[in-house]
Amino acid sequence: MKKTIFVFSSLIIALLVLFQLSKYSYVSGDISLEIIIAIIAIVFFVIGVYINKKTLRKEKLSSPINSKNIEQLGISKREYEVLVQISNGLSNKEIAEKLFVSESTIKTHVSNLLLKLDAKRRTQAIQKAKDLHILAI
Amino acid sequence: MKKTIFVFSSLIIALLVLFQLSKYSYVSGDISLEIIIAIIAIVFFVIGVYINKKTLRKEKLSSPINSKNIEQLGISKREYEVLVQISNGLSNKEIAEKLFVSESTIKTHVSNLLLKLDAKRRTQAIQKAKDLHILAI
DNA sequence: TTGGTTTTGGTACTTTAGTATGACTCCCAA
DNA sequence: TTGGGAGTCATACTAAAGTACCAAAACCAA
Repeated sequence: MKKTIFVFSSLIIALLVLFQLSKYSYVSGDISLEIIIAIIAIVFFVIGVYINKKTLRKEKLSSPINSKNIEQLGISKREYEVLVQISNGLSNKEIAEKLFVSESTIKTHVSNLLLKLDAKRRTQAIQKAKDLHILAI
Repeated sequence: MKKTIFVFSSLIIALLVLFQLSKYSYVSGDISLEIIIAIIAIVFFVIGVYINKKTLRKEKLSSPINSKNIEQLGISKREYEVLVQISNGLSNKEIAEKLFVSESTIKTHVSNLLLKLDAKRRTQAIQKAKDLHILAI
């Protein structure tokens, strides 16, 4: 939010300065109009590139998880938690400790996940889950 | 992104109107000049956004794999091939068939990979490899 | 040609992963 | 209030995965 305000403020100030310059040149005739326009064009071009790069970076960071696919596959809340931990590279034992349940429980969840994702292995499950956008890429 | 462009355009137009209003009280200056400048600004801003989006799309398609990290970790060409197949969710047996070697060979490669990537499991290796940008994310 | 790395492969072993099955509790909607 | 899904856990098993150690080609640069 602060950044946005800063960017907008800078933009407005830049615009102001440019207007003043153009006005000045119009009166005194020192600087040619074409140069002013060229500068304005370049400045706004650069601003466009900059803004675009910023917003794209944000889009990349925010993972677009498709919760519809999770539902459609019938993956429960707990199963999804396990799936996330699998994709983080944890073993069944480690997941069990992290979620405060037994390893047997995790094995059950994993088996169900493999069925629902139509995968033979956990590595394949990771791949399929990412293809379905139900895991952050 | 569309929103950003719209907001900026509106802002610039609003600014222009304000300038015109304030100007009317002082000098009966050139109205069309400022409008032209504003249009140029908007147009070049949009062009900047558009150009940037195009170039970024190209960068995205060519996976930004950091080959330096591969070298620094001492991962050989063959090992890297195996790593790619692991991340695709294949089993050792399947990788062996795909690369026309025995499963023993793949196991050796995998063990070496786990050592070099400082991972305990293949799933963890996938994670670490992606963090190091040596695998397409 | 020599020496080091890569790639390959094997055996023997331990550890995880995954399957199948059954059972118990909890909760929620019909 | 009852049936069903979700979550839990256990046992017993099979299948992969991974480790350790060794060794022989193949390749490549000095």
